[in-house]
Amino acid sequence: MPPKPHTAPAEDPCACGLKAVARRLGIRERAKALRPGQILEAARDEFCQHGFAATRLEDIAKRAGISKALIYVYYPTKTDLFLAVARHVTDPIKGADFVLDPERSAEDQLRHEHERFYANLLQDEHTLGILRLIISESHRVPEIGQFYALELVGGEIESLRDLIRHGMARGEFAPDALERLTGIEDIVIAPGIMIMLTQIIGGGVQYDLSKWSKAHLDMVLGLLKAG
Amino acid sequence: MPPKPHTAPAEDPCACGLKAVARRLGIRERAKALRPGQILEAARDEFCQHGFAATRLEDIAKRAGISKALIYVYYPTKTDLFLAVARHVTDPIKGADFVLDPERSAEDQLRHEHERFYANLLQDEHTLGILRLIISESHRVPEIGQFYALELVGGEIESLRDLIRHGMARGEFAPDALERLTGIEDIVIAPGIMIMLTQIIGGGVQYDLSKWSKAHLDMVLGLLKAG
DNA sequence: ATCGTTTCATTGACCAATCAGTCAACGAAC
DNA sequence: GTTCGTTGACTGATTGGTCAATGAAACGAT
Repeated sequence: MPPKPHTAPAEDPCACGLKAVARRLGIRERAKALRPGQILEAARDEFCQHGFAATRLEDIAKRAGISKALIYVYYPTKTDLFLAVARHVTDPIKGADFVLDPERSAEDQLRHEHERFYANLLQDEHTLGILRLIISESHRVPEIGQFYALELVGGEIESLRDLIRHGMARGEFAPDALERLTGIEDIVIAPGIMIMLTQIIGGGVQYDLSKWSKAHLDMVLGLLKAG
Repeated sequence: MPPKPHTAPAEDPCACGLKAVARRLGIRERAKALRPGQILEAARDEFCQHGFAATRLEDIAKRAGISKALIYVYYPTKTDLFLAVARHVTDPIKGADFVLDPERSAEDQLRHEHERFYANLLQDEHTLGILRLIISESHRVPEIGQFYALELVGGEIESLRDLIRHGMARGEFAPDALERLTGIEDIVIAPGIMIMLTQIIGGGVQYDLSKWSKAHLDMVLGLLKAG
């Protein structure tokens, strides 16, 4: 009797990293447990490089070292796969939260976060590709745009506001820093966004990142300290 | 004898606006003279909305009110059409140069240009779509990225630098404004770039543009005037 | 351990739809 | 009658999505 096709599981979009769970399983289950992560990583790279429409499922499969048909066992359509990638990709960024240390000075923590941002920009090759993905496909998949506005930028703004309040309380920043300029929190992260955009677009002009980073930090501190 | 197909002209990417030339021509020539502009506009809208890969030539033709086959008389391939659109789209932006008036105060001209930028953001529905096009397709068509970096941003920077020098000479801005912060010219336009990006991505969060504009201007003037 | 049986993750081969690009023929303008 | 701008209908290639067949691993019995 020919085996009937199984109904695709398709849920459990991110079972990666749970290697401990697969430890005591047989070879087949172990391989299966790793598939979603494999597929998601390959799909992320392809989507980042080519965008949604120009990415071929066949290429994703090849990159993941499996067949195209196997993808459909885990993700019913290309769009579903794309959504799963969007979540997979943005989850770790969301996780990198900043937590305010009430003991340390505000300027110190600001400098530290600032450096972390620019260092990450240099070393993590995925960040820029992901941002391009967000920009290119956000109007096709509104969920992506929402994530960008609320989680990514919104979270950063929230942390920054806390930091500014902390600095004001400690007398490091001007006592009216927050009220003086409405929207200062957004304005202050703009150079970070812009340099990422510039890197994405390229255009042959190379910016000196360390110079840019310094100018950015000087601007922020200047605004916050100015009486 | 069946008429042999003409070799596609395909050059002359922008014959639009030359209605005077077509004035004394016959009906057929007049219609023909308008075709490239028609096609370019329709293609621009479709490409902006869907990106390169997801745009159908058939849809461009429908929007332009002609048949798909006619497009191929003017542009030999989809890629060629896309390149023509890229040039067509960026030409008028390049043209909107700022010229420094040595008589008027620097702050006055800065405020004026600042307002013009944000007003244009509100009224011109094309600007954002074009920026998305630039971001999405720049790594497919390097020419687009080069245009962004050199012409768009580069031109703006150049004007800004002149303006700052003017203000320094008149004693409006701090005498060391330009040297104090290396890269200040780039940093200063970042909020403008960021708000455009935010509008593109959407995400349901509505920014108050006038509030943003004010915060941006305050930041710039604060930096320039600060001793 | 070893053999036969069952399970099921995996895939090659296959549709059906889409779409860039082609071309012979049409018909309005000249 | 001739020109030529225009197009409907076509093709070939690509690709999202399907499915019956496979074969190795898991398993039970000996």
